[in-house]
Amino acid sequence: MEAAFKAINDVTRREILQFLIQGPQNAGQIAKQFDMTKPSISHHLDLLKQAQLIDAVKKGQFIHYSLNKKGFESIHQWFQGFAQHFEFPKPKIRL
Amino acid sequence: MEAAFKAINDVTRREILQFLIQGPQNAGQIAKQFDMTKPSISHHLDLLKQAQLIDAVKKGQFIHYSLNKKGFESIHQWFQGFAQHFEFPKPKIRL
DNA sequence: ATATTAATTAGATATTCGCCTAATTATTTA
DNA sequence: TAAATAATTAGGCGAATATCTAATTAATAT
Repeated sequence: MEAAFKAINDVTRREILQFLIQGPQNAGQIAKQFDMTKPSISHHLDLLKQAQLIDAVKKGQFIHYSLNKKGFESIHQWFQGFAQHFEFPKPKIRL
Repeated sequence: MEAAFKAINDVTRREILQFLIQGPQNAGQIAKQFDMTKPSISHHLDLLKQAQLIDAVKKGQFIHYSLNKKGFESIHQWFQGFAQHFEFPKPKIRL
């Protein structure tokens, strides 16, 4: 849980997560989205992986990254502890 | 939103939020819960306030702190963007 | 086999963070 | 008004963080 909070406390990492909503992407494709060197992105991916917010699977010389439910669950769980004390706007139903 | 993510990326601050679930407390009462100097707690309270995760109202020489829905909402909103891509366990109904 | 491409690891550096002690502000009480 | 109490602000310091360049590893293609 510690790791998840740490991971989302950075704009770039949050943007990487946003980007991955579109679906799995390899490290190069991710790096291209940002005005930042590949090593830096690589480091961010590592932290996101440690937090289990993303998964990494190697396919040849590429590594495909995708969102991992697990990390989000740990944040969600923490949040639930407070949600009971507030009323949050329910997401609109999509017809 | 930036401020909220930053604020919850610290154990002490998360514990302060937990403590405030019990209801409003003044700075001294909060500080007593932690093995840390008052100035340090004061600083944590400041960050939580900046993130609108807590409110502060002065009552005489005391300052009463309480949870503020606003900051939690900003986190919730961010989270919702991902919740639609995963299925999260619904909290058990309390009878 | 060699060169190319994808990605990470290593090492350096500037900035931010969390904590402390000391000093300050503001309020209440004697 | 002076002393005591509640809390913050100021300043300093070591640890953690984000970024970069250079070097390394691993896989593909010529």
